[in-house]
Amino acid sequence: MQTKPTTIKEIAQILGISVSTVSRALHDHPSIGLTTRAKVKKLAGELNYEPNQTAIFLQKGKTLTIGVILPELSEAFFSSAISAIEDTAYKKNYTVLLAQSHDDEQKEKQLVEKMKNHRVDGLLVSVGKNTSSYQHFENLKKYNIPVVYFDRIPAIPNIHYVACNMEIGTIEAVSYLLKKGHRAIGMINGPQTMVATGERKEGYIKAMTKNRLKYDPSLIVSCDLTEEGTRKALDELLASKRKPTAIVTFNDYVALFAIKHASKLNIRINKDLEFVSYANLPLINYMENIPAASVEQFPYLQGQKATDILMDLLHHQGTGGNEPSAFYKVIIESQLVENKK
Amino acid sequence: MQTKPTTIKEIAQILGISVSTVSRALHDHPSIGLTTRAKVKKLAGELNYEPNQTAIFLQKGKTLTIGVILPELSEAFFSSAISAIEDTAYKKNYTVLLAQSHDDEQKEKQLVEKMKNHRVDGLLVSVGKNTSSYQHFENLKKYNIPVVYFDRIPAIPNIHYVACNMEIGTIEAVSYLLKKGHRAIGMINGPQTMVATGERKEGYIKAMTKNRLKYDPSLIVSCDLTEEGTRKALDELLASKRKPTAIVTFNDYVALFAIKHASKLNIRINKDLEFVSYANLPLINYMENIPAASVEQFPYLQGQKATDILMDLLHHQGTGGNEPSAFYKVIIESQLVENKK
DNA sequence: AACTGCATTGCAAACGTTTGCGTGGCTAAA
DNA sequence: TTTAGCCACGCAAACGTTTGCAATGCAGTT
Repeated sequence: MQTKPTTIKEIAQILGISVSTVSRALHDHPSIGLTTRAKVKKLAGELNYEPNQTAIFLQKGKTLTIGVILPELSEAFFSSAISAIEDTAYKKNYTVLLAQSHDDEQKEKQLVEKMKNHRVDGLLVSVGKNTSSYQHFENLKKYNIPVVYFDRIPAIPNIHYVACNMEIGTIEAVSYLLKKGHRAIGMINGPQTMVATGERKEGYIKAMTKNRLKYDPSLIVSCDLTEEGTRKALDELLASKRKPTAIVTFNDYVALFAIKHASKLNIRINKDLEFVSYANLPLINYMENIPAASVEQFPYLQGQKATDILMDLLHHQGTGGNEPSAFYKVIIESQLVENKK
Repeated sequence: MQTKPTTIKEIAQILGISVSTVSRALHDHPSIGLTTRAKVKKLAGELNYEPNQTAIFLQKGKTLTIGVILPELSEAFFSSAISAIEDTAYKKNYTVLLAQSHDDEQKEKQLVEKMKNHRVDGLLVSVGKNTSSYQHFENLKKYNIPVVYFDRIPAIPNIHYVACNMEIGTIEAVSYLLKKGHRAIGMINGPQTMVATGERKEGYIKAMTKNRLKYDPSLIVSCDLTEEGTRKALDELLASKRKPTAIVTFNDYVALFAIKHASKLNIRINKDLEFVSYANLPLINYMENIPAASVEQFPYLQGQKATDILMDLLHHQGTGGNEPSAFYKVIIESQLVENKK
């Protein structure tokens, strides 16, 4: 029962020819006669021969495998991205080695080592929240293992990345609300430490100045993204002198927390108080009370682009360019989409 | 810049000793003197030596890698499962090779081949909806590659699997509603073709007979799981002679579609009409109108158990047992959880 | 008849490791 | 002084494949 996989060697022995001939025959090497080529292929088919990739990997120094390290597989954003990555890699005949860091820098480092040992050809990374040093990734450069960062990218020069800029989307979001007649627009933003928080704030301010309205700092409150924190933030906004008639929330979780809370306060969603959020949950289609519009961050697209870049890097390396111009920096512009209900 | 990774051979050369000695030294083989052992380790550290796994794989015939094939990575259920799989595998020092079939039998077959070529030590599979033959999986037995199926399991004998039985959960769900005083309990079930549909129906009937109530077939309607289909199903139920005061829905999507529709009909959710569903979305905490209770299917636990089983198989193989008793058949009982609001 | 050239094929090294077995030197027992 | 025994290490094969180069045979050319 325990059949060992057929090897090239066995085929050679049966046919009374050398392994090199078999190898070449299977690869349609021109220097092999058609008759032997046919014989070899026939027998290979009968014996159900499948090349042993591990041997090929060793021989070629390439594994046709890319590593993916991201914080949390079960997050909707990342599961969508990994889905894209797998799809894209598959098309190019690459396989995906997967690992999650759980936002733990230590584990992230270990994973990088593991990926290196597995001799992945390249790496796709979305860095953890708490990661402060990127040396473990940068070390890979020495081994000629290209790294492409996506979504959560480190703030260091000379890297390849694809990310989504929240500023444009935010401008669109605020403009959308302004066009609808809102003048007091609140924002429940994230923690000050996150770049994403800054981008949102910038977008907000730009949208206001662009429309010649003055920016009221008290209308932007930050929160810790928890339900409790969101409630407090909303209360704070509602208690402000200029009570907002619309609110931009940091993400869908915050939006839903806020909507839930507002409902309890007998505020009519999107009538008394209009919501716009940043899409990170696929649930919009299933609910009654949802933000009127969402800023889309295109996780699938990000995963796809990042993989494309990595593929490109893998097929054109050797040029060994290290000049800054040789680095891919793809920014996907976030985009406001109105939610149909 | 393009540093080649250090090899055992280089270490041997520098130290003027043989590769075998280096190899053994690094593995703390007792037959190596402490002084050489120390020297080797020191130099290995300095040169940042990392073993080349592909070489080890080839040598050992084991890859410390498990393949995972599932239908759709971006589905919440599966992304939760894969998260568990990765976590569990990581603890045992295994790596995860990931692929999605998109419910395409043809692609599924190709993926199995690919996994085989990559010489994964074992495989974790949740089969596609349309998969009719399981030969491509069963073939792996010949190569001594164990396969553990989870969640969506094929109806064939002599396989290892872990799945979640919906019957118990359904009985609990119906009993829960009965206890709350409901007598006319509707069910929006899935397509007749799915096993899951059958399990739900069975549970429903058992719960009724257990409580000495008679089962009214007109209260169970099947739907195609789309929004449109759900609306029709709900309308049908509401138009029935015995208008139900509670409804069990096939899954969260269906539940939310139904709730949305019911809301439009000015039916008060969980008052005029109480809902119970099967959990497959993580959104319950973020919404206002949600089912009163959900039947939990434990995707994380399923992934974990399946991986544990595979690990066990990998470490105790060679016993080569083929007797039915040697097959793991783990049924996780679904369980009703009340949703806090 | 000798030579050139091409079409086929084989040899052997290489990729980086692990591991069974052999071998040298040394210590301690006889 | 011999010998048994152990310690520490080296040799070489093996894992399955690819590939540069050499070798063979044969037809065609001069």
